[in-house]
Amino acid sequence: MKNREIAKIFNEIAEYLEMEGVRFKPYAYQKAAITLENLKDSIDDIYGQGGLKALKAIPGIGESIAQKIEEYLQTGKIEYYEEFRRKLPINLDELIAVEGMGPKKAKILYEQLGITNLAELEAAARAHKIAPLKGFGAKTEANILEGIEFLKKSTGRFLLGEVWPLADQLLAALRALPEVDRADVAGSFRRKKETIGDLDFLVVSTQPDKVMAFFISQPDVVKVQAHGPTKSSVRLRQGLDADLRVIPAESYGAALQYFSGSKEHNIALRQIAIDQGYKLNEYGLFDQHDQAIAGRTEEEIYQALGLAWMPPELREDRGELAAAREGRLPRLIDYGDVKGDLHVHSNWNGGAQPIAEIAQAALALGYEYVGIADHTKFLRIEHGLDEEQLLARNQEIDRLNETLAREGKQFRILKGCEANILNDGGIDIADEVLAQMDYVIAGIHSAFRMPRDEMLRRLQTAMANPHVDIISHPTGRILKRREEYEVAVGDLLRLAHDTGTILEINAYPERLDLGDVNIRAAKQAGVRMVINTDAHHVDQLRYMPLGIAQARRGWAEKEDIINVWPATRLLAFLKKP
DNA sequence: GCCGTTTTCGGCCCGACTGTTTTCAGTCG
Repeated sequence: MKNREIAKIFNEIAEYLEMEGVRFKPYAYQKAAITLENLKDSIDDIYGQGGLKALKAIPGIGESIAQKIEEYLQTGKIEYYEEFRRKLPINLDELIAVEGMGPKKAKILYEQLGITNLAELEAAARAHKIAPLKGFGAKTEANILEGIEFLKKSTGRFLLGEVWPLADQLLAALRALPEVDRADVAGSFRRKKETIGDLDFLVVSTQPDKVMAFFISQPDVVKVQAHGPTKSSVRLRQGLDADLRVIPAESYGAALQYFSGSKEHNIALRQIAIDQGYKLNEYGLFDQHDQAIAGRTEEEIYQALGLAWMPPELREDRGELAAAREGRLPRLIDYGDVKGDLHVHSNWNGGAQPIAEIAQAALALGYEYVGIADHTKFLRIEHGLDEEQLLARNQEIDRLNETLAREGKQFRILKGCEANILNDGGIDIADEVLAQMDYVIAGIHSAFRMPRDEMLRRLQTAMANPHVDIISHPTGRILKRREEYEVAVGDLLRLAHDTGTILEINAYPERLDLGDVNIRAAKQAGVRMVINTDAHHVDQLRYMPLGIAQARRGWAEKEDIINVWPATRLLAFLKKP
């Protein structure tokens, strides 16, 4: 798919234009990039079938951008972009990944200090060359170093949401081979960790050499790093490494268990084996005489050790082994359990689609309800709705629900909003309008850096509001980019519990907020949660499994998650002002 | 650079916050 490659170039063009202070064009390029990323069809196909005309028919793509797409498809590059790169040969991606760094600062630093990449930026900051520059200062310099440190902590890891489609695609290709009897992805991907270091594929095959040859010839493979009879290592175009191992069928379970980790879980499990006089390794479970006790499946290994098999999402050595021994493993929610998504943005507030289309997409996913939670007026960039617009939107939802009922559909669109928690904890929409919603989500979208006490008071006021049912992305973190805001999660959970407020598990790939550890804590504090995608486009409704995965990692059961309940129970559970 | 049953030209991307300023530029959502 060229869509993503072109989208990346358009995003960079937008940054370059931003640097030059050009108005409005950056926005056009960004929009085109988002459109491309969300396109269901390959841009190659669209162009192949309808040429320039078909490209221009895509919303957000006009004459000029269509031509640039054509140029890329025909020549592999875009001259307009190459020109920018010649003029400012800097690793823009890398530099603006540092929080607080944007295109303008990157430009000044290149022109004044010749900084082109992250390493040079760090060197300059450490040598205190940045602080004296006009428009910069000691604080900025320190912030840059802090941002770089944070980036470093997360280097080499990829978002689960980025990796998931790729892993599925490679796995499907392997499983489709007649020479492959069995194939799985192990590692942190199998455990559905929020970030993934690399992909570990395991296969059982009668013809390993054939499978190996197939693997290293995959279109996404850019470099073969190691290639042996039973193990190959490749670098994928997306930047991460993938390993393939061919395993004998009799030790497949042992290998799957071993390579799925986590390391901590495995260490604890091997200790349990030792305590019982066994030895556990990637080839199997063995007794003192090196006789294999188990190894063909994971189940028989765990069973031989007196443990129930457990889903990989639990294997972090966070108490799952004791629970497995005592028969009190949680009955995790499953990937098919969610009955509706309560955080979807419509084209009323800058989302991509009209509510009717969102409803159709939700129906296609097998949902029983979908909640439209448009932004409200404080968030102007997202075209947040004011009171009047919210009420008009509600009327549209009423009409659509009537139509759905007439058609005999057991499906309901719920009237929600994602209102803003102002600095003092107030909500940016009048109470009498909030009262007309089926539910109200409130979120913090400004002033993240408040001192802890102030932030707590702010949240307290918001959660005490009888109209506020759900807090969106409760900790405000952005994976690989921004830490949680200053709030003690324990306080947050206590407040949520005391006020009967539901906390969101935001499934958006960069958020996954609450994260697994906090989900577990919320469950233990008796706080209910809701898994939402925060979709701004119907295709993003597919982010749901990312949130479900984190909920599973947080030991969540059906009782904990309100949107695995039917609509009637869910609505009855909300606050009654 | 894109868009249009209010417009084929003139809107769109605003407001808060931070850090640098003495009136504002850059970044973020």
